[in-house]
Amino acid sequence: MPESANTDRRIARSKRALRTALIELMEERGLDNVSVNDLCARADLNRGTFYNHFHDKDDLLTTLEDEIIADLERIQDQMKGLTVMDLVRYRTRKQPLPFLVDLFDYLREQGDFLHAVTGPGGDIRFAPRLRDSVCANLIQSILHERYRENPTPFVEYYVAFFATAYLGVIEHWIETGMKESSEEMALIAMRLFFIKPGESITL
Amino acid sequence: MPESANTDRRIARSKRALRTALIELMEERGLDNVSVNDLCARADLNRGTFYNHFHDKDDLLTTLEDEIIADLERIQDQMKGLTVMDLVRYRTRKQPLPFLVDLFDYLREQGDFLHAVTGPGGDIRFAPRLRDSVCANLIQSILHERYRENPTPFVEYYVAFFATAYLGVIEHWIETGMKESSEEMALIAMRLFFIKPGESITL
DNA sequence: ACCAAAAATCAACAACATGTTCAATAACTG
DNA sequence: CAGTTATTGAACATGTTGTTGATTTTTGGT
Repeated sequence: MPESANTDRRIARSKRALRTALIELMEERGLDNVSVNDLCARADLNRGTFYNHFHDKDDLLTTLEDEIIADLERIQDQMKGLTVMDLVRYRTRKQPLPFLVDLFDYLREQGDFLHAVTGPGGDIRFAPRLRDSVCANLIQSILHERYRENPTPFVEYYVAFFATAYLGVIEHWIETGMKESSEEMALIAMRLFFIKPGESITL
Repeated sequence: MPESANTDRRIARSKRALRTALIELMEERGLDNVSVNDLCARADLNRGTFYNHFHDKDDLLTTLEDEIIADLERIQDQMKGLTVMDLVRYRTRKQPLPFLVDLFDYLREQGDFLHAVTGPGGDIRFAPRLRDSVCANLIQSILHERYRENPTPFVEYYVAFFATAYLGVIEHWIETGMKESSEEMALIAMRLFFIKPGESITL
């Protein structure tokens, strides 16, 4: 399998049109005010064509989501073996972690879909997947070995706290139009790693 | 207005039935696989009765959400004037902040609705409202006066980071069945206030 | 206990969405 | 170019939506 199983141009064109139609309509009306009819009208496709490729609206949506999650898992692999000490080294030199730059680069690449799917007209199931995919691994590296084995109730909340925190950073970046560069975001993420709420910000 | 404008028992009963029907069906099928028909069947009401009180499914949902947010704003008022020093004082005595206990008490009171609305079959618009209502104020108190005035880009991400972090704690508590008591949760929330990711947990 | 007011019920309605099928047409691959 | 395959357009039964009108039941106040 050299490239995707869909070598036919017509299929790729239809799926691409449905992708952008879904994004546009999610932004305009919200996911559950979008019908298969609407999607096909916007994509300029016959309704039968939709059902040729997807079972229903949710099938289209989750297919797109699955692609993103799969890509992210692939990027995550770069992070295997990263230690807190590495992070400290990069941080003191004010160098962004390459892995984080790649991550934000990819998120920007998918910016239009991510903005729609995490926004108020989006899909509630996606953000937890994004969190678990991106942030859970990250926190696992952070977490001291001691606590990784036998999680006390508090450790669970500790993980939820920081995993969701980084999800919030990503979502805020997406929501506000991704103004910062990937390098800037990497540095922000690294900087937040060394801060606690109960002390004033060190600039 | 001594009590709610709906003094009529029939109205209260209908709305109560629709509330629980909505919660049940959100858990079972997810919000957008629930029709007004389903709601009325489950609530054992005529469909006309639904339209007597609500314009559509979303109207019912947002009405319930608005009530919760309004209640939370009221609880938040207790926090006005709380300083970081107060927090330190309570923390060293291992006493839970009364305001936080009240907050978690109220969240438990609404546990069934919150579990449904923040879960995978819920409403994507609710969590941000919960975050802004509960956590934003909290972070504003934390944030040093210096940064409250002229927010640099980093301060924005700093706020997003911690506000979303506390949202994650609340959501994890709700999702896992609210096993911890309100006092325990208050202590966990306070403890997280003095931790940063880049250091091992102090038990 | 009664009565007037108000809510719930039942039936019917047009407009639209759904998922499927079919024959006909168009576009693509090798 | 020829065979394959996707797209189109039309039709279908089924279900949802929001509204309306007439009828029955429940309620709150006197």
